[in-house]
Amino acid sequence: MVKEDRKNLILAHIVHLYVSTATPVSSKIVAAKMGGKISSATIRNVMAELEEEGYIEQPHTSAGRIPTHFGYRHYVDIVEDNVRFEKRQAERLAGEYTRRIRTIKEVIERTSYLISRELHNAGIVMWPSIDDLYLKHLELIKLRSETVLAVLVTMTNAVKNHVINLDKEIKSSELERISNYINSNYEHKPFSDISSDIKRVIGSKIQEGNREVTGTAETALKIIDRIFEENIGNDLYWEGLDNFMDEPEFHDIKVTRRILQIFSEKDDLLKLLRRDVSHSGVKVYIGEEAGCDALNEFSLITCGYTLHGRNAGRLGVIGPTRMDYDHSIVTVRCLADILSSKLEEIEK
Amino acid sequence: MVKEDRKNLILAHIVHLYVSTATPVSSKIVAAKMGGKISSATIRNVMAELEEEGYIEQPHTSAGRIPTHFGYRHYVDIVEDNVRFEKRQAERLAGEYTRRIRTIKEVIERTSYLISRELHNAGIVMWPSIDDLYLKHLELIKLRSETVLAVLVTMTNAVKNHVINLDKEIKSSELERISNYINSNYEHKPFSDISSDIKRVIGSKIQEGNREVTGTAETALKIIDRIFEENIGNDLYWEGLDNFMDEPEFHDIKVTRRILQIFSEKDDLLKLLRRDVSHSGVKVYIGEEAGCDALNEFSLITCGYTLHGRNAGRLGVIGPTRMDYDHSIVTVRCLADILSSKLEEIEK
DNA sequence: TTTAGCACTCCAAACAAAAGAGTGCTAACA
DNA sequence: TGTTAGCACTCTTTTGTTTGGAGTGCTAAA
Repeated sequence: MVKEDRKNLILAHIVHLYVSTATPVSSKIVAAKMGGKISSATIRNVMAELEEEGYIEQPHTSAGRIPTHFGYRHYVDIVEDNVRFEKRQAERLAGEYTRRIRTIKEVIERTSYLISRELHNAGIVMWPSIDDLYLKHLELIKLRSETVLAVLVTMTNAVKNHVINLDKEIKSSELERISNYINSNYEHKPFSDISSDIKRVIGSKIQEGNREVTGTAETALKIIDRIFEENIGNDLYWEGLDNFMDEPEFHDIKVTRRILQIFSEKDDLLKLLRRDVSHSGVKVYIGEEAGCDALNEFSLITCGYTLHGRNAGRLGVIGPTRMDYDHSIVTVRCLADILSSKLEEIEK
Repeated sequence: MVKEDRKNLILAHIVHLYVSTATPVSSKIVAAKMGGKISSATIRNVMAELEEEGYIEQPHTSAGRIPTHFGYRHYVDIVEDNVRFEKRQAERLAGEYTRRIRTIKEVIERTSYLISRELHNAGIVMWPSIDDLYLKHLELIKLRSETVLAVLVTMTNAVKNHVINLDKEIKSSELERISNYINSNYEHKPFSDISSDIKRVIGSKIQEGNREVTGTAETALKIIDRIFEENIGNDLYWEGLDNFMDEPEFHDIKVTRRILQIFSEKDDLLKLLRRDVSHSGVKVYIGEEAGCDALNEFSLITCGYTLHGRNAGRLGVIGPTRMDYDHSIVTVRCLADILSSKLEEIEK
């Protein structure tokens, strides 16, 4: 067991050294990092084992070792739960939001910027899903006979438009009734209440045999549900594409090109994030683990944030697989917490 | 004069050859391109003059010549007005818009995509300024005591939101009066009519001494004007960042980084475009001509497009200074024309 | 004014040699 | 049995040298 511990420690050193220098790590340097208590020859023996097990590899004979993706994975598994931010650091980050930042959009943009600035990689933040937002006002405008424009204003004055196609004609007066009903009953209430409430109403009306009201309620339900659908994490902010360029892996143009492709097809990224919305903690995808071709040479670290106590979205960082996992995990987690509390604050 | 013509022809050949091969152009190759009627020694003499005049330069003695930015400028001045698309090509491009493309947003995205695909560089398209759009519906929603949300729907169902701060409190009923007035009087009319009309109304009401109506009209004017201001080309679409990577200049990471910066600060780019909105034809900015640090190693070619017969915005392409100016100018101009007509079609 | 001819310059590619980094293996040691 | 010093071996990196050739500028003749 003690032997396994030492092996892991050596792997950790290799990861750290490779992350900071970007050059293959030799047994000698690791020996030095271990405090000089063990000779480089012993380290070499252990390294041979680590290589055998697939955690590290040699670019060529007579070069040092570099971690494989599998090696990073193992490393992350070991440290993931043990990394913690110093309180001071967390407070420093929280202090980076000035008073003037008051809308959801501003908080998200700021957070995205902070991720990229702190980690020198690309920060991404999902827009919170609408069901956790509090309604201020809903306006319904008839565009064509079967098409409605819904303008949604939340308590924080975030505004979202939705063009909704219904499959039957609707009268302006009916739209007005719906929006009046929703505005007078659900102002200051969470958007997610509306759908379930209306369903209940329809249920009881049907019992009473009230046909006409049911029709309108059903249309309302359809509209609300469509707004819902289109809003489950349907937007993504990012920042700091150019921060990548510092890293030596980008001396290969192909890699740079790859990353640009990732961002020009943000849907794939969104899909990945959306898959984990229900999960609240940190998730680390190393290389091919993301199951997305474009990300093969990159790692993605994400963490869920909450609104009104429920998972509302995810935020994270994308960088080369050779990245500082400790710091990234800790920072992403910390900023997710901060984002959660800032959103709460804003939504009063 | 004939002598000048020959000089220009040689410059043109140097530009063409350099653009297509990315390697310094020798006197021998130019001689061959000229049809072998003139010897390379003569070409060399002319090239020496061209260098003297600052149009071309040598990376080092015993290398061929490459055009300077000034040389490109001279070249463009010569050819700019003489390049024309074959009709077939123009029709091919126009045919790239399918029936399904029906909103402004879709037309703009498609156009941006076509630019980048045709020219293997980044295509950019300004959103048309609002004054040329036809009004379908205006909704005014009170957010806070002095804050109004204006939701604007055009005939093409393009939707735009504007949060407007007034400097005095406004009543919901007053907002309703304003939006009712505008909707009933200006539906299907160009947005730009509204502002001037209201000014006229205010003028005559003041004559009559009608104080109360004047107050509301002034508020209306303020709202309309604010929507106006925020809409003069305040948005930019682009496409094809990764198309750059084909070019050999991007083997230098610094250049790549530069271009990412350009796009992360799109405001600079917008400012540049907005400056030329009143100009209708093609504009070519080579290197430092753009007066924008980030663009020093790039060229920008833009062309105005129209809506309802007036300049409404610009579109264009960004690429390395070593780019195919002929083809770019012609394509940008052609797509501006196509965009103009597609917009017209859509706006009925 | 044009051009052939030639000396000259400089880069790019090829090759060679040397230096260095790091390993794996062996044999000895605790 | 685990650890380590020592050493031969491998492969990369660096540096230097050479060579070929591409391209020029200049000169003198057509």
